[in-house]
Amino acid sequence: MTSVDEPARPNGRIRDAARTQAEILDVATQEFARAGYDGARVDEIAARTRTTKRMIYYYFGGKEQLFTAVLERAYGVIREAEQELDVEHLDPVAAIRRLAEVTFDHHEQHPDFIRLVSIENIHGAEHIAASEKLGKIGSPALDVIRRILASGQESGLFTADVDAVDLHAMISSFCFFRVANRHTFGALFGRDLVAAEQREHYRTMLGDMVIAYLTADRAAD
Amino acid sequence: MTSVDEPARPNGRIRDAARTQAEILDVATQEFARAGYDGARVDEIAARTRTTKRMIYYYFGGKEQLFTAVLERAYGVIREAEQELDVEHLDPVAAIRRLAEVTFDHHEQHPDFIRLVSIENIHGAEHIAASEKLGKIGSPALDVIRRILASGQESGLFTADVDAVDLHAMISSFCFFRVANRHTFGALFGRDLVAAEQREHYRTMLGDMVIAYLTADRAAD
Amino acid sequence: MTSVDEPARPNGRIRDAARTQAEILDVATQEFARAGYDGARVDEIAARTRTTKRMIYYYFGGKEQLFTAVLERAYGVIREAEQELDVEHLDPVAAIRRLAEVTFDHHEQHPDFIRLVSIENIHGAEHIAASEKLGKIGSPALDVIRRILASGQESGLFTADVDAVDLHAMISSFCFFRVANRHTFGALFGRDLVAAEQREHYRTMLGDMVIAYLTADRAAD
Amino acid sequence: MTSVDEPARPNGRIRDAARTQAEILDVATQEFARAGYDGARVDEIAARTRTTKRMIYYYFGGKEQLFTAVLERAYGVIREAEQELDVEHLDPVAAIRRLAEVTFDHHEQHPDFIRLVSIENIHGAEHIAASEKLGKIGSPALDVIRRILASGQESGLFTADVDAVDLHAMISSFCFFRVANRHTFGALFGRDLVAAEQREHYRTMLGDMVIAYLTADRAAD
DNA sequence: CATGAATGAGTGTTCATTCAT
DNA sequence: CATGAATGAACACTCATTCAT
Repeated sequence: MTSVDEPARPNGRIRDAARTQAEILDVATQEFARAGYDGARVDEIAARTRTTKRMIYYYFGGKEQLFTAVLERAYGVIREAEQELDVEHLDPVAAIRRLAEVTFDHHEQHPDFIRLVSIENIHGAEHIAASEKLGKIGSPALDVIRRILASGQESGLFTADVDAVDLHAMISSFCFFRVANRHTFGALFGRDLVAAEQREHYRTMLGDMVIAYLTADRAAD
Repeated sequence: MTSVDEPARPNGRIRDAARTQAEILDVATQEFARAGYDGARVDEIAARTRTTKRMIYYYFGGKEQLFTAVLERAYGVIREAEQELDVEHLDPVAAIRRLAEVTFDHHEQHPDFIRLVSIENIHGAEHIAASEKLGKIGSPALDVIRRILASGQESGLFTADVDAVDLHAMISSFCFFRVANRHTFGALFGRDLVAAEQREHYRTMLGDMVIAYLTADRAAD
Repeated sequence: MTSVDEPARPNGRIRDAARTQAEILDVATQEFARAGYDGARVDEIAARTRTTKRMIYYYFGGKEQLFTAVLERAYGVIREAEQELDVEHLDPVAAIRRLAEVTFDHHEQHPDFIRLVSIENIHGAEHIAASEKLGKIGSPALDVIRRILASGQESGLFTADVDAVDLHAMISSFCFFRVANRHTFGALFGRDLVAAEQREHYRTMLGDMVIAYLTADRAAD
Repeated sequence: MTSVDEPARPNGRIRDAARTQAEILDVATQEFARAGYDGARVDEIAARTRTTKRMIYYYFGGKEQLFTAVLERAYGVIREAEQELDVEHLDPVAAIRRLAEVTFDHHEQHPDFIRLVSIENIHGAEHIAASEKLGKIGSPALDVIRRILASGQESGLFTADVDAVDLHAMISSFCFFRVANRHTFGALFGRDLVAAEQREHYRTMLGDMVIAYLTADRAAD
């Protein structure tokens, strides 16, 4: 069982167990993202793994719990990435644009995660609700936004009356839609929202939009 | 069987056929929106109809074609609503805000449609691609946007360099995300994006965002 | 309904009915021969006809009766062909060889008929048994064989103690097997029994076999 | 569950699996022979078995593969019987007559096999073609025939210019037809080719025919 | 800790046939 | 004489899951 390129050791099996679980999660992520919750096949996931279907039940309990575990890990990866955000040395405008761009890039780089979130929404977020790890977990990005917003509003640069959650929703909307709805949008309007040659265009557009919204001249209001 | 507001006639069954098909589409729309494509059950759709499962196959051919028919009708409803847009008597700023609000309202009022579109994206928009009715169908709203944009850009009011499709994507993103992702967003951040008491807040926020983007002072650029 | 290249007449519709029935029988013959009784599809037969499925039921009553009608017509065609046998001016040996060759050719030329007979045997000949037209119908060829045999036996040329029915079975066996079992025989032994370049070989072989059997020197018996 | 004539053991279930598969094949053989490929019902096969329909799919994959497995086993039985042929101590004439009789008896004793072969021919031998076990499998009988023929031709006893495959076809034709077409032949001519009291008559007739063909005086040719 | 064999309940689909006119 | 619309019953097949060791 222990692979040749690593020394045997007392807890080798435990490591194998963790590795097997990780492998199952990898494959399950792809399969759920590919076909949706009901479209995914436990048989197919097992077949693409070095273990057997029985192990999926042994480690995770069932299809539902497996999907929850997939979601938990996917959200964990996002959190880790967000924790590495380092924008607070910038002025508020630059910081918010940078944050938007990082969010934009992250969505583009993780289409499977986007699909999983869409799928979870189709099912009313019941797996998140049932998960101890995911309930009202918030997001590291939110704290960053909060601090940038406070700074910008204090200085009078930001005129908009938004809180961090709303701004996060605004930024996420654009990033999420571009990836999640690219197929229907492309089929209906003939425009590929994730075409590489348009990436900079949309990245800039997002930043412009957020900055314009935050800094708009509201004297007339 | 013949309803009271129409005269009885020899081929009354034809009317029944249309009505039965409409009933199947109604139920199928709900079932697909509720459970996704693979989660939906043809048996369940039939059970909630006055006809039998056999008739679904007789009228539509199969589950896949039924889903396509559901999508076609749902998009048709959107088109009809968009064709009634009457904003061109307004000045460009008011017109674009009005358009955004109508889009906003429409998304809120048709959560099933939003879910169907999410589901179709999970499946790579393959049903739209296969549909003769839906391929590159465009959208009446697009023409409206095009005209407003032209007018606003001509008068110098709109400074942004966007075309109609991109602006449509920007508006749709926010409206779509708010409804489609409300479950995960609510579960994660504890905020209900579609709570009635927040509707005006988000409706205004969308309008502000779009207007700010279009009219931002770009002298510094 | 009446085709343009024939004059309208009082009983034109009756003729059309007969023509429609003949067309249905043509298509049904192909379809039953192609796929077997249970494999044949009433829908498919109707689709390849200028009329509708309903007409099949109108004219024939059902799938079972349609198959019976197909069999009846197919056997009728064979009978007609056999009635044109003209071998009695030949000497017994030449006559029997000629008869064998005609039977051989007929089987080769009517593979669909062979298939129908195989299919009917799979079903225990129940349709023939139920048919008024086909029960113990015999065969014109049988009378011919009977006369040739009598003549050959009388003259001492034919030494074998067979009756016409047995000889008919012997000849038919070879002709029928060659066509009916060509697929399994070919797949198993790599030899195509109906290959054109082997036709003469097998035709001669059949004649030789029958003649040898009938004229064998039985002194030692 | 464990039968009395074998010791109980840990993996007794494996033996059960083999037994269950054999039972399914037994019942499937009967059902396919009774009703043809399309006429056979997987439900019916399952109902007459101690297991469930699900197991048929578990063990065989589907109806088509089950039919192929039935064919493979049936041909296997034939091969085994043919391998026990022991005729080479006889002189060529006696040997060939013995071989014909064994073939005759075998066909009579296995009417289900005959039906399966007829059914497979209706379907163009596609299952044999798809089977790794059955493609160009040949037949042990063929080797026996080959050796008898060589011996008989060398000694001048056999005058006919046939090879083993053709002679096999000739013998099989008669044996196969007698069983396969007994229903239509009986219904049409009123003679039961497989009636017990006629068996010797036909058995002798077959031998006489083959011997006469092989040893006919061809001086006049 | 690990697993190959087995399975109940249901899944989408198709069939020959008949109804109403 | 003719027919488009409708249908009950059954069809082959698949699913997530658990048993026995």
